[in-house]
Amino acid sequence: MSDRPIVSQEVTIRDVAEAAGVSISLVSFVLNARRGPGGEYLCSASQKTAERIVETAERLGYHRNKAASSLRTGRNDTIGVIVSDISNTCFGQICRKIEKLATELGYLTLFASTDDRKESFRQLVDKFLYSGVDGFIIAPCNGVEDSIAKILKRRLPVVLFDRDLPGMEGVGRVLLDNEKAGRCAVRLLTRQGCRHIGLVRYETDIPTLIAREAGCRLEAQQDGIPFTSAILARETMRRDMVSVLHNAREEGVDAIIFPSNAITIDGISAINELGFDVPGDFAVVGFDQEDRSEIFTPGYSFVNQPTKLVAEYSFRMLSSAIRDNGALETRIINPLYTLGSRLK
Amino acid sequence: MSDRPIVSQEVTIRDVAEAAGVSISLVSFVLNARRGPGGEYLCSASQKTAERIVETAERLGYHRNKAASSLRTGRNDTIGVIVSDISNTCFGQICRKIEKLATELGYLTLFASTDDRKESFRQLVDKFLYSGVDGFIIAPCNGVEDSIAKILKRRLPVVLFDRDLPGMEGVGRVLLDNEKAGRCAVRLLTRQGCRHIGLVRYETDIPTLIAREAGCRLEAQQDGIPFTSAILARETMRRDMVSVLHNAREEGVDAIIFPSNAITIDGISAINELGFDVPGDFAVVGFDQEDRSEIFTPGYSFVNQPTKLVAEYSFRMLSSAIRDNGALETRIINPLYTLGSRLK
DNA sequence: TTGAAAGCGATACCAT
DNA sequence: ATGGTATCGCTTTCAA
Repeated sequence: MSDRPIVSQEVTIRDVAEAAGVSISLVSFVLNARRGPGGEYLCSASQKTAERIVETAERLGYHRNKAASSLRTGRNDTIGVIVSDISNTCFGQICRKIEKLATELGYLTLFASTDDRKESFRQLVDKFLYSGVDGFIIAPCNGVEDSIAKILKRRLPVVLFDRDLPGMEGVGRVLLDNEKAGRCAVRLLTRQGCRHIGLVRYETDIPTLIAREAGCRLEAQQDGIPFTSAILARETMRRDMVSVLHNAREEGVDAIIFPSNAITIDGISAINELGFDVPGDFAVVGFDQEDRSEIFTPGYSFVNQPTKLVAEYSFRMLSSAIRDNGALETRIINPLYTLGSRLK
Repeated sequence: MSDRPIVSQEVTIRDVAEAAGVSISLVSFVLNARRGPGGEYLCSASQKTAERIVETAERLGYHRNKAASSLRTGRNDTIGVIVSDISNTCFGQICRKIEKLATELGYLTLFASTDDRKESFRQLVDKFLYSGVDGFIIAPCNGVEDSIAKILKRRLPVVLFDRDLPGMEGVGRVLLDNEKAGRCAVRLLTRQGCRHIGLVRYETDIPTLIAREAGCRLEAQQDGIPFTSAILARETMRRDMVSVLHNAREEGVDAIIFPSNAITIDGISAINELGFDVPGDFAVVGFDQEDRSEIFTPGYSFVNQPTKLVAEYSFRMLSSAIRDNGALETRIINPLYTLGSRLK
C-alpha cells in the first residue's frame, strides 16, 4: 500500500507547553478560554501565564489540530448546505452569504448540489452526516422526508429554505411568502395597464408553485382581470412553451407570468424564438432570477427571494440552535421585485 | 463551561468487532481493503470472515469516524477549492463539476469565495490548511504568491485555473488559451462582416486580459481590419462605459468586444442604457458568461471557458498528485464560443 | 489468518 | 493556579 509515513504535525499543543514551560492541560485551557471585554482570558490561569502561552503559540505558529479536537469533543464546527444547484445564481448568492456568516463564527461550510434528485439528496445527507457536520441548511427536493428524519434522529438541527416539506416537524424554516409573491407579480403587470394575464407552469405538487399561482389568481380576481393558466407536462415544457405562448397571444393575453426559475428560462427562450417583443407583445414577469437579469433582459420584471435575508435568517437560526439550543421556527419572507427598465 | 457530555458515536469499529466476533484490527483491515475485480477483499483475511465483517458493519449501520481516521492517518480526503465568487455562474459550474468528480473518488470538497481580495484569499488558504485539506484547486487573485508558497511548503499540491500567477513554480495549471480566445472573438465578428472592431477594458496587469486583447489585435491586423481599444479606470468603468460606447458608435465602430465577465456586464448594461440595438448598432462579443446568456441576450455572442473540461483537468491533475504523486503540469484549453441567434 | 497494543493530538476530569 | 492522565475511534506495526 502506501509507504507514506504517518506525518505528525509540525507544531502540537505539547510543543507549545514545553516552550512555555507549562503543562498541555493549561495550554488547552487557555487557548479555549473566552476573552473578556478587555481582552483578558476568562479562565483560572493567571493573566501573565495566559499571555505567555498565547504568545508562545503564536510564535511557534501553532494551530489546533481539527481532527483531534473533533474526535475528542464530538463537535466539528462545520455546517452542511444542500441546494439543488449551486451554479444557479440565486443559490450561489445564498451560499456565499451563508459561508461568510459561518466563517465569522468560526464554522466551516460544506456545500453540495442535488440536481433535485432524491437519490443524490440522500447520498449527500449521508455524506455530510458521516463527515460530521453540526447542522444542516437545506433547500429540499420533494419526497426527502425520510432523509431529513434521519438527520433529526441524530439530534442535529435542520433549517429548510426556498422549498417546504409540509408536515415535517422539528425543523426550522425560512420561506418566501409565495402567495404574496404571486400577488406581487400580478400587481407589477396591472400597474403597467395589462388587461389579461396568463401564467405558464408545469404539472407539479410543489407547494411553492401552487401557492404562487394561487396568489396570482387571487390578486387578478380582486382586480377583476381575466387570468388564464396553462399547465404543461414537465418533460416537454420547453417544446410546448412556444405554442402555448403563441396561442396566448392570439387569445389576447397581454401579460405572462413564469412562476419559477426553470419556467422563466424556458419562457424567455420561447419568446425569443417566437420573435415576440417584450413588453410590446407581452409584458413579462419572471421568478427567481438573479439580480442582474434586468441587465440582460431590459423588458422583463422579476420577483425574487431576497437572498441575503434568506441566508442571514437561515444561518442565524441554525447557529443558535447548534450553540444555544435555540428555537427552530418558521420565518416567512417578503418577496423582492425588480422592475424592467422598458415597461408598457 | 459546557455541560454537554462527550457524545460517543452510536456504532464504532469496536461494536462491529464484537458483533462479528473478531478483533478491531481485523475489522479495520477488511473495511479498508481494496476490492478485486470479482468483488473479493484484497487482504489477508479469509473471504468468509471478510464478508461476515462487512455484512455485520452494514447491519449495524457502521460508518467510519472521519475525525479519528484523519487524526491517525494524517489524510483527510478533502480538497479545497477557492474562487473569486462562487455565485458567478461560470465558477459555480466548475465547482459543481469538481464536487461531482471529487465525490466519485470519495473526496469531500470545501469551497470558498475571495471576492478577489488578497486578504480574504490568505485567510481562506489558512482556514483550509488548518481544516486539513489534502490539496487545492485555485483561481487566484493577483499577488497571492506568498500564500500559495505557504501551501507548497506543506507539500500540498496546488492546481491553478482561470488565472495564472506567472513565474510561480511547483503548481499545476489549467488555463484558457487567452490569445486564441481573443482571436476567436474577432473572427466571430469579421465573419458577420464587421469592419471596425473596438474593445473596452479597464486598466490592469491581469495577464488574462492582456493576452485576450493581444489576440484580438493580432487577428484584426491579419485581417486588415481597424482595431481600437479603450482603457478605462477600473473604479469608474461602469460610468465611463456609456460615453465610450457612444463615441465609438460615432466613430464608425461597428463591433465591440468585452474581454471579461465584469466588463461584459457593464457593457451590456451601458448598451441598454444607450438604447442601442444589437447587432443593429453594434455587433457584440462578450466573455465568460454562462451557457444560458444567449437566451437572455439573443443578439450577443460569447467566448467562454469550457467549464466541464476545466473542472475535469483540474481535478484529475490534483487527485493524481495527491494519490500517486502525479505530475503537476500546465494544460492549455481551447476557448468555446456561443453564437448569438440574431447576427449581422 | 488473526489479535494486542501503541499512538495520532486535544480535551476535561480530578488532583494538588 | 496548574498538572497528570484517561479517553475519543481508528490505523498499523508487530507478534502469535
